[in-house]
Amino acid sequence: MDKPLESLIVDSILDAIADQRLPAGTKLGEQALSEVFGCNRAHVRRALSMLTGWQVVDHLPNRGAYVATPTPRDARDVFQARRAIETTICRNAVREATDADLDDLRAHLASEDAARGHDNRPALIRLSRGFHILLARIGRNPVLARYLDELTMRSSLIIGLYASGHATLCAEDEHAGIVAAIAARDEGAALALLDAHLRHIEAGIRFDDAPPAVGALSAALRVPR
Amino acid sequence: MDKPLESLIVDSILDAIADQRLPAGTKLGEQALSEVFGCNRAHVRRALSMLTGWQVVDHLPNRGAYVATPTPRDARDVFQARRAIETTICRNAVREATDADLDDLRAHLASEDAARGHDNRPALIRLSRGFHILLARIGRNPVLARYLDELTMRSSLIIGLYASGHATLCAEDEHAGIVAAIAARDEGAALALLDAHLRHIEAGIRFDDAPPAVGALSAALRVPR
DNA sequence: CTAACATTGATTGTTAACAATCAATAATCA
DNA sequence: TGATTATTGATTGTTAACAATCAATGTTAG
Repeated sequence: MDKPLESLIVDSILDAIADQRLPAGTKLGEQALSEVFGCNRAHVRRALSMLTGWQVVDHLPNRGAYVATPTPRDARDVFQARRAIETTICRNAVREATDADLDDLRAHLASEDAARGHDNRPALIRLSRGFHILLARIGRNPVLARYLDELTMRSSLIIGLYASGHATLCAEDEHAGIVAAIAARDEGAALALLDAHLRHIEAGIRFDDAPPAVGALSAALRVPR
Repeated sequence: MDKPLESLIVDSILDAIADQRLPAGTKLGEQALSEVFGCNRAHVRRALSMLTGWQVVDHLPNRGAYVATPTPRDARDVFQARRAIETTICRNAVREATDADLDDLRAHLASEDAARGHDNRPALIRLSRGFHILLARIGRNPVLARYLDELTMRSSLIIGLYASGHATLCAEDEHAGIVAAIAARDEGAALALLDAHLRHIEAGIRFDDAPPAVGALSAALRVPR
């Protein structure tokens, strides 16, 4: 058992960032968090210092912790890193995917379709990220999977900042093409489709509209007690 | 000014790991560290939780923090991740390197030669890692550079564990070839040489000899007060 | 009316004392 | 003798109180 107190706080905040419920720039006050999670301030403090390691929380001395606000520069670097890492992940997935993995992928596509059908945007955001996470799990390299976790989280912040209004956010069904290529063990096609997909996402961000919309904290964090 | 107290502890431990002064499995006791750094135990505690984010310190509840001991599986994944990331870094370096950068690279090669000439193994370990870090800086993608930082540190632990005795550790002058290719703006050659270099390092590790040699703490950490 | 300044409230940083847990030693019993 | 069980010392975990810092409000002079 790994004392799930700090981990709970960390995971809750990471989830909230990934789901775009916690926008960039939100202040993460120690007292506020300790009330939300019903715990000591020291725990919050430890959780926040762990979160700085995920590059999604900035810590300003004597001023507190804030959800990171990636710059356009950061956005470019993050997406380049994603292409570098997801290329290898995808190559692994083409090689390693079992029949059960392919079933998981197809089930995931079905969930995405359902969410799209119901115009369920929050679910679509979560599933859209989940597809890449699933791919990383199938690739069976936890080191790369961990980095992708982090990069998709930063992507959520970037998209929330610079592409909030765009409907083109949720990548049509480019995911389906990638799954088909993996099922066919066609590495070249899979890599090409994935690269195009990532570039498509990146092309959807607009740096002219940068609304530093800071959201409320307690509304975004649901304490899963 | 960013309160360099926790950062100092973190950096000192990271440096010690990178230089192979802190071997895998070493216990990082809170009291011991607070005495070494002459600070409060709470600071040590925060530093340790930051270090877990670097994947080089494992935290066992109620048992303390230990320098991570990568498994052979981890080793394979880490080196695959390095190839994925350094490939892109190298491509960037070929494109972005200025004349000043090339001078830095050549100066670095000279330092390596000097260290090799004096049989200065600690310096050679440090410089060997420094070459890849320098390449990452020239590539001008801080996101990738940060990941490479982490991966080279884990590589140090792996090499210390599984290739401690081998002299083949310090990559001859494969570095020189990479620098030449970058100077010639020959992307293909640079990528091929780098990939071969990384595979060569990985090939040098032997999983049969796994001595969990746990070292002393205070000897490895020098407090830079 | 504007700008500089002082006060105040809230938030973060620091420290020390106490409680809980674990590992190793010592003791007991078969 | 060998294994099991207490005991003990050390280490980690938790909490609360106090100090330092900052941002915002309100005040005063120019």
